[in-house]
Amino acid sequence: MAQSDTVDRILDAAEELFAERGFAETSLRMITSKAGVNLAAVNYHFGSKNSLIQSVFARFLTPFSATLEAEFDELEARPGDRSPSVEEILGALTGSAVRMPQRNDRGISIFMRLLGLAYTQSQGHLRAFLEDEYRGVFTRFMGLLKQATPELSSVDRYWRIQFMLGATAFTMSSSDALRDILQAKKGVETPIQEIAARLIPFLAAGMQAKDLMLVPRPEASVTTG
Amino acid sequence: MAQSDTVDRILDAAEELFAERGFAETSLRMITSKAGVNLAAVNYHFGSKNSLIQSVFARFLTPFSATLEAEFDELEARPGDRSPSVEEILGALTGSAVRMPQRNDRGISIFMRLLGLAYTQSQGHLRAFLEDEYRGVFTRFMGLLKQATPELSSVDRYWRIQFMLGATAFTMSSSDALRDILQAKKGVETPIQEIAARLIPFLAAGMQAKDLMLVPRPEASVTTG
DNA sequence: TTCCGTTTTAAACGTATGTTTGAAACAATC
DNA sequence: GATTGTTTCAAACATACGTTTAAAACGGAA
Repeated sequence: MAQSDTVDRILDAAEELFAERGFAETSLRMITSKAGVNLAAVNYHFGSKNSLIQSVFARFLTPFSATLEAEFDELEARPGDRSPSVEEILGALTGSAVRMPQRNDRGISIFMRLLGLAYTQSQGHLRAFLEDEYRGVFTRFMGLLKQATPELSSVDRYWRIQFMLGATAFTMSSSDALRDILQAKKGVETPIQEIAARLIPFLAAGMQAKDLMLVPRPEASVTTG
Repeated sequence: MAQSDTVDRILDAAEELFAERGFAETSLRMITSKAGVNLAAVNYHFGSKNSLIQSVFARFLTPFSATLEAEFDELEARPGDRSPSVEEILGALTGSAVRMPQRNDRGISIFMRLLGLAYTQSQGHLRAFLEDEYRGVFTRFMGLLKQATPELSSVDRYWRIQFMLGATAFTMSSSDALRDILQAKKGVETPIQEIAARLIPFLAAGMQAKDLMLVPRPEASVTTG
């Protein structure tokens, strides 16, 4: 129990503090004091702060990406040769997150916020680590999306994937801040599943939007079907 | 020329460095050395680093919000009493950004990135400052969106606005990072107008998406609790 | 018990940060 | 040309950070 206890306490504390405050704004002293361990324990067990950050991600992402691969397997091995829709692909993501064995209920929310921060805070080492470690499943995700949106040019698809990632990462990484600004502070904790259920239709519709740039505008709303 | 020169040089350097590296990761020494002024000049002219950050935003946002108000006036005073569409409201935003008198071409891109960072980096003082200073035009924007999407519940609208802001802010704040990850490093500098032109249809479609939550799901997914 | 590798601890290290200081340089007014 | 208020400057300040150190505490094996 000796080592793993300290290591896990550090990971738990770091995970929570990083999600709340970001990476650069969270000091090792905050982490170790929240974890109730000695300051030097981080460098002893992890080597450096950067390596701790990566470990926090690896602890969640490794089982997650395994679950996601399985979910993709299911999608592709489906009866009938129809390829998965955008909604189904995105659903596999949230499904994996929900089906993951978690330490507690807040686990997913915390980690979603971390994922958002990973791409908005400039952490070169993290980006490199994530790319190296999880390139496979990411490439697969991109490939499925390409199949699901054959009508898009690759440039269009590139940008719309950016938009999707943005909406997702940003929403997950700044729920408190935006809640304040939008003055919708009803005090309710929206579960991550509900956010996902609201997010997926938004993303899928955006992903498949007709490009209106060259079309003269109709009066009130969109689409001629 | 004495004061305003130093002040502007500091603002220019700070704006650029903040956009590149974020707020916490940019030191006053980087700013002053890039600006070619003495370190103490920042505290002399602005009082503190936080106040410098706010000044960087104010220098752009004040004329921008004035332009935006005028654009909203135009939209509302249009012949016919039809209220503005989502696309038109979003178009007013990008239109204002483009029509703004700028110091140089990169001005908008830089500032978009800053706006993205403003809500992803946890800068409490900045958030408070922006809320105080630009509450009026933001409230107006929210009201127009409400008119344009009467079919949405206020909760739905709240979340979808989050998604929109997220896609926008995130895209603007992390173009380099995501470009790397998506391996689309074609070396082309996409002008901000083109990104906006791609973004608006995406956002508008998402904002007006039909909610699929009550539609029975196809086979592959989750278990009934 | 003794030994030995592992882990924890308190203290210090070197560095970087935002900020302050007091004198020098400057520009305009009398 | 002296005076005054503003701006610049080099230097220092206090603080916080990530990391290292060397000794102490621990725990199972001999």
